[in-house]
Amino acid sequence: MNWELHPKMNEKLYLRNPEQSEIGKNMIKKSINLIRKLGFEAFTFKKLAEEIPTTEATVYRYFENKHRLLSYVVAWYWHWLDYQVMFKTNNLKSSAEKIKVINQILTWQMDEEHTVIDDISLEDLHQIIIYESSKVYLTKHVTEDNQYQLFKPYKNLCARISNIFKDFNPDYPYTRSLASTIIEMAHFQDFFMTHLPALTDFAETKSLKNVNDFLNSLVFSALEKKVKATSN
Amino acid sequence: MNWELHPKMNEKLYLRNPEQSEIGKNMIKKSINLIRKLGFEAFTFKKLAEEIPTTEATVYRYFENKHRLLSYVVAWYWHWLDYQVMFKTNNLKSSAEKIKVINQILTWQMDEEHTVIDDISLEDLHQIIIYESSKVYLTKHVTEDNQYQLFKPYKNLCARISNIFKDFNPDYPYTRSLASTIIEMAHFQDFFMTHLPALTDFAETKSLKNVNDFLNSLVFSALEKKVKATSN
DNA sequence: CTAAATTAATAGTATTACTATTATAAAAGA
DNA sequence: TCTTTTATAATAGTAATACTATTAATTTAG
Repeated sequence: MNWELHPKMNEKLYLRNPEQSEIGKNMIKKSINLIRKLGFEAFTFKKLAEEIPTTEATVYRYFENKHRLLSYVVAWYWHWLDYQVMFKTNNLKSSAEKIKVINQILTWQMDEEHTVIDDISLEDLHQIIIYESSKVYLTKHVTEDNQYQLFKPYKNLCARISNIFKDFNPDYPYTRSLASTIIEMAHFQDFFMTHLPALTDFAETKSLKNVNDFLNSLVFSALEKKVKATSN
Repeated sequence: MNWELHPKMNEKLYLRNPEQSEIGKNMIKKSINLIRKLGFEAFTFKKLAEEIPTTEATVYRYFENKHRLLSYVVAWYWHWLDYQVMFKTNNLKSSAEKIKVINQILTWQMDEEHTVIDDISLEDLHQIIIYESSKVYLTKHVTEDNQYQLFKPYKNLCARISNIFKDFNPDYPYTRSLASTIIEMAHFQDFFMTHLPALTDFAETKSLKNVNDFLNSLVFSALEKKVKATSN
């Protein structure tokens, strides 16, 4: 069973829907390659236009500015990740199992079935999320962007994980904050492990398996605290 | 007892030491006001020069670019915070008490003695940390910056907190990652609570007291997991 | 087959980030 | 004291970036 290839993206994210033209689809694909390669700060519409190839003005007809393009790409990822979580936890019986699968997905420990979907490199996209995703909301215009519902896919993912936590322990009062914590930490600990190992305990191995273990330990100890008998 | 007003800042952070001239000190002060007001993206050396007032070129004689200036300001904050943690946990007997004080400091729950130090608005600085601090390392030049030791104050703080965790439970294997997690989450949960409340459990009250409670719960449940009898 | 609408390219402008050079003021040495 | 060196800031730029108004070309519709 495959993913429905074209998630319905929020219309505020673009000026023209990039899914509806060849040049638009290529724009998304090349954006992901280029943001990954240059980093978001050095990424420009001019460089993107050269890659496609087209003109700068054409890119501006699709996206208001490069921040909106990043928001689009990041929203696409959260959409995909939410679907992954939904699909892969769907048939599991215990919430403990579901939580373990979530942490596996977040730390990229799944078998490499995907890698490329809809002509988009998921490896590159994952790296973009690690490096750039928080820049999408850490702005002076968060509130406005939030009113346009640009962060809906992230909220949906957070709510889905939160509900599974609630299943595991209905008395735990911080399920949403714990969900956003593990999502953010899956990416931050990955980044720290690679670039600032002193901020982690994974300096030697530099393996995402360790981040997975850390997240499991964090979540289960938090959720099991006041509950006497639960699975692990 | 006051803080030694001039922390020794890493020399790679500046071209000229802003502490050693009036115009330099004013530059730091006005930078903090302006970055807080405009956000880092809209902040420019030209606007800063107008505020000081001086010329753009003069600002460039002190800092290579605006990212370095942000790095300076953020490093100053970590320095200050590390000192706060050191000073306020120094005389405490139990590590449990120390941890509680750390979470209070991180969530800005201390009595408002400080607010302004060395002519710098700590409130503004705290807000800059919340909005901008991760942008300091989320770049393509992290590794280079790290080689220059630009992140030392953050690492020091993380190491200090980590050691207190280790005191509390010598068997816990993730003290550093737990330390970086609570530092980051103190700021992220604050930001989420204010701007994206769906990602937290603090939508109604919007009080930092809740973030403090969440962090305490997270840390103590993690650290107490395998240890049978410890204080709370 | 023409008119309308869509789409992309051309050719700009304002702003930003940054620098080479010059001017001025302070300090040091004779 | 006076000159020379040094430190510091201002002037006046440039290259690149972000963005837009207008024109040209193509497609679609009646």
